Amino acid sequence: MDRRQRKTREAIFRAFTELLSQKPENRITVGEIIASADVGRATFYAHFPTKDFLLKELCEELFCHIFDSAEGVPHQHIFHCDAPDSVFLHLLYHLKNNDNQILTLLTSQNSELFAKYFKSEFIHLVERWVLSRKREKEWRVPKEFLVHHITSSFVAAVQWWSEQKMKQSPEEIYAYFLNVLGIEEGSR
Amino acid sequence: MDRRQRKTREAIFRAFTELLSQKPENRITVGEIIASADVGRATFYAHFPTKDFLLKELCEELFCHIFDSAEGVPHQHIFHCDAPDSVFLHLLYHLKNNDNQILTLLTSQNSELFAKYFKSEFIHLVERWVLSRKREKEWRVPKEFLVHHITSSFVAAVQWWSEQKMKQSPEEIYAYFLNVLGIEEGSR
DNA sequence: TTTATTACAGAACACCTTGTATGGTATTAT
DNA sequence: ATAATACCATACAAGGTGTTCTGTAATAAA
Repeated sequence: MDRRQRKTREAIFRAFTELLSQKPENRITVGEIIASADVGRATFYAHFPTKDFLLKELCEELFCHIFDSAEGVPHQHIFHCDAPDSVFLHLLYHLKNNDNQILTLLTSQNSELFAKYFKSEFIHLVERWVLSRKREKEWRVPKEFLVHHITSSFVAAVQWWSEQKMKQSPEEIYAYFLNVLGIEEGSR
Repeated sequence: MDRRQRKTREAIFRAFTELLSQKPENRITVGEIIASADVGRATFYAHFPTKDFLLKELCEELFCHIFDSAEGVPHQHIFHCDAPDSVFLHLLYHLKNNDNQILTLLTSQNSELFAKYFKSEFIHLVERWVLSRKREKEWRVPKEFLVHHITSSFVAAVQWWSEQKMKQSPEEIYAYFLNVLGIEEGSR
């Protein structure tokens, strides 16, 4: 991809992220974005057909990265990634680092917006985790219900955590999470 | 309140609710609302200063009713309300009835929007429920975390339920809910 | 290095949406 | 009957959206 393209794309993402951390999405105008990103109006629309699409692309970029890393998919920063083994704890570490701006956005006035995207990506990971962990016979509720529940619970835990300004360590949150889920420690 | 006022207010709510069940909130214009409600433009703005405010009022009207009923606060339809005693099961009954349009909205493309409002009202109820049910010493996680978790879990359960077209009975969902929360039956 | 391609800025634009203001009419309360 | 007020229709300015144009600079390919 052309270096110019990459730069403007990045500039737009950065500007939009910054604005999203300040005000609700529906009160952000394309005019503000391009002013903050310092690109021309036509340029913006050459990259993104609409503001909704920009949001979608941003989320995909953000979540794709963090979930790939959680699943051990090789990626750029694997060299200095020493987060622990459990998928959930691993994610909490990444979030605490705030590599990307996920936590900021998950706690902004647009939290629900991102919670939706976060869940829709995260649920696949949880599904695999559940399948690898228990026999179907042991479940006392439908698998889909359980997966949905765990997914929501994790996102809720993360939101609560960042509302607390992340006073707690990832391990503490992980322990809380396992506790309310009624799961014993030690499994990945 | 003037009958004319009540009628237009109702018409606007109805039109807005209908539109919300069809498309995302940010793509609904005031023009569409007043066309559907069949009221003049100036009239709309005499009632609601902005679309955001209309949404807020709608949510308050909707949730106030159902939560009051869940807490046993006397209200209009108490005469024919034979929903059971447990707060949660009681709510599920009301939702299944779909007295108001809460379930429709909680499953629409605007689900997160309503989930936010729903949670923010529901959390107070959960807080009281938790306090009345367990001693603080028994908690192995902070009270706020627990309350937040239960609130999110209930909303998640309701969303899952309506995504399943409410095939299950309120009792079944209630049982699932208690199960994943690790709670024994029998308490209100 | 030269050439062709492509992304860009800036400006102008038609269109839509918002929120306000006007004057006249019908409903309501007194 | 009368005063108050909620209503409609219309018009309007201000601002946002998405497109189109021209000229220029960065990039890739020869």
